[in-house]
Amino acid sequence: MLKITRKVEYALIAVRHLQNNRSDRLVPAKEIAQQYRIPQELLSKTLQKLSKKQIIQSVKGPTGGYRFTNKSNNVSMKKFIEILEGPVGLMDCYFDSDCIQLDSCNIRNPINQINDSIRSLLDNMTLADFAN
Amino acid sequence: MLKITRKVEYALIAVRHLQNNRSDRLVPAKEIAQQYRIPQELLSKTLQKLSKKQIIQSVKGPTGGYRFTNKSNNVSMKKFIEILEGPVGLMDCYFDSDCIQLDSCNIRNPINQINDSIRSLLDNMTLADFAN
DNA sequence: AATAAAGAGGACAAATTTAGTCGTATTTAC
DNA sequence: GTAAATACGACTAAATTTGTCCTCTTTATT
Repeated sequence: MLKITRKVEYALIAVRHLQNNRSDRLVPAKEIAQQYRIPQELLSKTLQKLSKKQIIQSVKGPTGGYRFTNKSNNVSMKKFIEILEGPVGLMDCYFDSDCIQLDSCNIRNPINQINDSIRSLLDNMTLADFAN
Repeated sequence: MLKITRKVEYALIAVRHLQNNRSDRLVPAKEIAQQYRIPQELLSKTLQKLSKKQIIQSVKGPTGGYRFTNKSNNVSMKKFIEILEGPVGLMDCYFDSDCIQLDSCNIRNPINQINDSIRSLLDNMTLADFAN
């Protein structure tokens, strides 16, 4: 409960690795997968998503790989997570509204308060904070 | 991701229902299940857990049921959730320490910071807050 | 005493979600 | 041309969550 998924975990490991890799060297997914014992295909796919959203840069071909771009330092944890997993919310009804409870639901408001707190917490933390 | 489980959701609905039920009337699980369209056995089992930990009071026999006790008003959301689902943590390594990464893990510290924030957020919110 | 309605709880089954694999295409340095 | 890398969709496996079933105990009522 309230767990982060592996996809996010792997992505964070990879991003932090890229951040620490001064010199803008291109790092292939394979290298990261081996170093941290992460299934390579899975890691690749999450990195592809990040690259598609321009959180990291990718270069194809041999000698290719990934690179963290400094302008992503102010990307929030919320955005990062949502790229990989979709909206962060304790209950689906925070976004969807097709719930059989409808108005008889007595916990929507209080839950949404907690939700907002967690979301703003994640929104106020950036990838730069994460690097420390 | 970061979702609350149904067990917790159902338990919160039930607790809030009991809180609003002034007069200390005993409310059977069946009644709550029907009113909010929750599978009865499932609701029963979560209420049993809460009763075992004395968050709510239970009385057996016909005319029996559950009752919210005012002294539980200052039970924190964290405790409540942990009774039903175990420890709140974004990653298992917050509690367990059998991770193949061991010291090569580069995200444990930053993740644990977020963890602590979320935990203290949930710890500072009580069932009384929830009633509003 | 018998019955019925409630909680208590274990074992199991179904459904959903998450994690991981495989295959193929594309790009590009050498 | 080959090999090493990204890109991406389809599929399978594993794990977790959700829900059901069955039996037992307690106790108010008749």
